[in-house]
Amino acid sequence: MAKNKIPDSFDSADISFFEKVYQIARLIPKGRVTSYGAIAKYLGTAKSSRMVGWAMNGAHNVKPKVPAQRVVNRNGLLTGKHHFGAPDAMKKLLEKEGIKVKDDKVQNFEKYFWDPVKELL
DNA sequence: CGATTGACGTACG
DNA sequence: TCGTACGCCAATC
Repeated sequence: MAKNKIPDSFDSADISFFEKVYQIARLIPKGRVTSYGAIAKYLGTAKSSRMVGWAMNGAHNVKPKVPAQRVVNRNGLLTGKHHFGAPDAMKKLLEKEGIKVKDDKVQNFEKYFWDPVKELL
């Protein structure tokens, strides 16, 4: 059992791109959502939005667990819902936080949208 | 080790 | 406005 590489502070500039994604994802306020591109852009790799998704791939493997349900694609669509183990797990989590989800899509996405570049700026 | 895929987004036609 | 192509980087086959 190797020592966990979970930084206690966000000042750690040595953390990898994946870990940075985890930090931001955990910073998303309850009842709010963001997009992969927004996080990627905040990290300075807007074109590497795919990597954000890959990072989320291990969101369930890190501690504390990353609220990946609050991260959706640019269309507000729950593209990663299938990775939660249950087809409606992501939708349920979002609705539980007050976010309305219809047809695997976040309603009023612009209203719930939380931009790290704008909020964390 | 080479080719393909992937939780996206932007650019071009 | 809609459809297709490309880029990005890592993991998987």
